[in-house]
Amino acid sequence: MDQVSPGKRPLPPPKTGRGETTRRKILEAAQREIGRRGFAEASVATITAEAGVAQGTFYIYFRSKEDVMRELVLHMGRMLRHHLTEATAKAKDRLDAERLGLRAFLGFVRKNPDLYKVVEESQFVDEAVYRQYYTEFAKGYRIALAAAEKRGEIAPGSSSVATEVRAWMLMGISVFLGQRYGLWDPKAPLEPIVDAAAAMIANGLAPAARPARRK
Amino acid sequence: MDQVSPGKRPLPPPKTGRGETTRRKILEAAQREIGRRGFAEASVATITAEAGVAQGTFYIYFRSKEDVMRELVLHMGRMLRHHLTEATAKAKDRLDAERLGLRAFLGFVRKNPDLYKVVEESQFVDEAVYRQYYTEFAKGYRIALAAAEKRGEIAPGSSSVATEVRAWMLMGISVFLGQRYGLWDPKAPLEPIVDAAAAMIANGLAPAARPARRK
DNA sequence: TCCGAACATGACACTTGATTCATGTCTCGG
DNA sequence: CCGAGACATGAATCAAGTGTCATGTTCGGA
Repeated sequence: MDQVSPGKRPLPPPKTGRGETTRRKILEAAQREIGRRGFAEASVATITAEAGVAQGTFYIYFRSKEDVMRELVLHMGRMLRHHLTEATAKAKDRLDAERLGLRAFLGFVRKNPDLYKVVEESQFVDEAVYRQYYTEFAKGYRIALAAAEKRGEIAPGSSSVATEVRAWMLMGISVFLGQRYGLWDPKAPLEPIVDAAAAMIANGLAPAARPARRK
Repeated sequence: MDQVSPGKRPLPPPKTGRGETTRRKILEAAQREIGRRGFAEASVATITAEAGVAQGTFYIYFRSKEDVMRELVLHMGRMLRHHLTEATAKAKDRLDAERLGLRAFLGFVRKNPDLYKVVEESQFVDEAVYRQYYTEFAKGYRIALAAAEKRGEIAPGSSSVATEVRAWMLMGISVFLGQRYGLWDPKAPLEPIVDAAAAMIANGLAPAARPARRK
């Protein structure tokens, strides 16, 4: 059940060490070029120049510019998932995980702005891969939230759609804060931002005539 | 203090009724074409064909494809602002306004998917106009939230950055739900979605050992 | 009704960049 | 250390689309 059409399947991987090195150089150059100049501006010529190889070499490893984008989106997915898993590993509960995850996400965006922008732009280059990226994240999120509901760590959702909605809301929050404070204002101290966000995630906007959450 | 550089300032507006009609036809065609096919695919040729005018006519009213994008982003800003103002006019308080605004936003996206997509893609065509779009929205949002804090309708932010963070979070929520349920799943009933979202905005994720909010 | 300005046309000159390919060079298992 | 496959080159090919312009047509005020 391979969902990927043959034209979009990646080219076979290199068979020698040299090949792998070259492929990686191109991928890294593409990440920088596309991330900084945008997909339209980043030509195969500038990418290969940046990578220090000839233009034709590009087509040994990739069918097209879009091909590298797909690859980079998958790469970001793996990286980010790993990063978040590590960051939230020792969270005490789901609310704690939300805070740690958000902080880690903002840190990730600041450290990899190019890659992050590539993923956002992928929406307009190959929507399928972009959707898949977020749909998969949403799925994991939904599962984690549902488990936390069951454990009583967060308020139970009124329905299964409610849990899905929450997952997308939380992703939207991360993405927007990532854009605003990760990309556009990369020097602002993260703590107050994460504090404010975590507080709202935990308690919403309603006024506070309520007991503090128990540990 | 005009921030717009001369190359980006729009061409002078048409002076006759005929001109205005033609300009509008091109703008509408561009909205559809760019929204559906994306900026790269939508050529001036396809836009003018769709509008039913000659290619050269395009350049009477716009300097370039990017020029129309800028215009469309501003247009969306005005439309949406108007739509939201109307929708939230008789909100009882800020939380009510959030719910009404979100519902209105999702409705707007479903009714204008092309325009909405154009705005999102503008990020990669003219980042300045995209930033301005969201920064302006954030400003209005911040002001509304601060006022509501003062009125005691929502929990006071711990700092001025907290209010700003909340504004961006709420925008992120709208944008992501707009994408997921406005664009990708345009038939799903909105009520349960808006309910779930409004509940989380009002009360966050924390478990419910708390008094119900008073009217 | 008439005239200058405004608007419309569409062919085309020009730029740009993606992709191919014929010709080498390297790598590595045997 | 040899040869076949793997990899690398970059000039040439090819496709597309932008923006221009010389030539009409329409508008609207006087």
